[in-house]
Amino acid sequence: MEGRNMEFEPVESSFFLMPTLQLAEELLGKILVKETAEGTAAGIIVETEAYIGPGDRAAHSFNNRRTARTEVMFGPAGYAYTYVMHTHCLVNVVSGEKDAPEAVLIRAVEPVTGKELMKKRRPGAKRNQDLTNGPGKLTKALGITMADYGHPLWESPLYIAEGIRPHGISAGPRIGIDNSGEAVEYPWRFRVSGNPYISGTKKNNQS
DNA sequence: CGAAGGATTCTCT
DNA sequence: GAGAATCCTTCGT
Repeated sequence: MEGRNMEFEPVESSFFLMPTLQLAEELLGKILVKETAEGTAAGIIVETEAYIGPGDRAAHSFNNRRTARTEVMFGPAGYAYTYVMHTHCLVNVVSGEKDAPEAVLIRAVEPVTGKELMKKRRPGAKRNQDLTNGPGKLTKALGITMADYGHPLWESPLYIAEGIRPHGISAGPRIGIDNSGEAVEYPWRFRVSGNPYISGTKKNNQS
C-alpha cells in the first residue's frame, strides 16, 4: 500500500451485491473502519459467519420472521445490522436482495489503526489479539454501538474499506448456536487461514 | 404487562 | 470447564 495516508478507501455500494456466502468470503481481508471523536479505529476482517434467514434456524430472521429488530435485514445489502446481546453489541453486514433477510456476522478483526484507542476501550485485554478476537469484543474496541444500526457501510463514519488479499481461507461450522438444530453443522463460518486474531475460546476449537 | 431467552464475555474453580 | 452477569427483544396471557 502507499502508506503515508492514514485514511481508508471505502468500497462501492455495489460491492455488497453478491450472494451472502460469497460476500462472507470476500469480506475477509477487507478493513472495517470506525471514525469517532476520539480517533479512527480499524481492523482487517479475519472471521465472518453467514446467516441466511429463510432456511437458517440460527438466524434471527429464520423463516422470514420480520420484527422491528430484524427490519434492516429485509432491506438492500450493505447496511449495518447491530444487535445487543447480553451486555455486548454485535455487528453484521446486511446481504442479499431486498426482502431477503440475510446477513454476515463479523466475528473477528485484526487491529491495524487505533490500537491505543482499542486498548483504552478494552482495559481487560492483556494481549493484542484479545482486543478484537470476538464479535462482542471488536465492536467495543472499534466503538460500534446501536447508534450505527442501519448505517450504510460505504460511508463515514463506519464503513468497509479495501484491504489485503488473504493468503488462504478456511470454512467450517459456526459458533455459539448449538441450540439451533441442524443449522449448527452448516459450514458458513469463514476465516483467514493461520491468522492469530480468531475467535473461538470455548468448544469448537478446531484447527 | 409479565416472563423467557439469546449470533457473548469474563471470572473463578 | 462451568456458571453468572445483564440488557433488550419477542411472545404469551
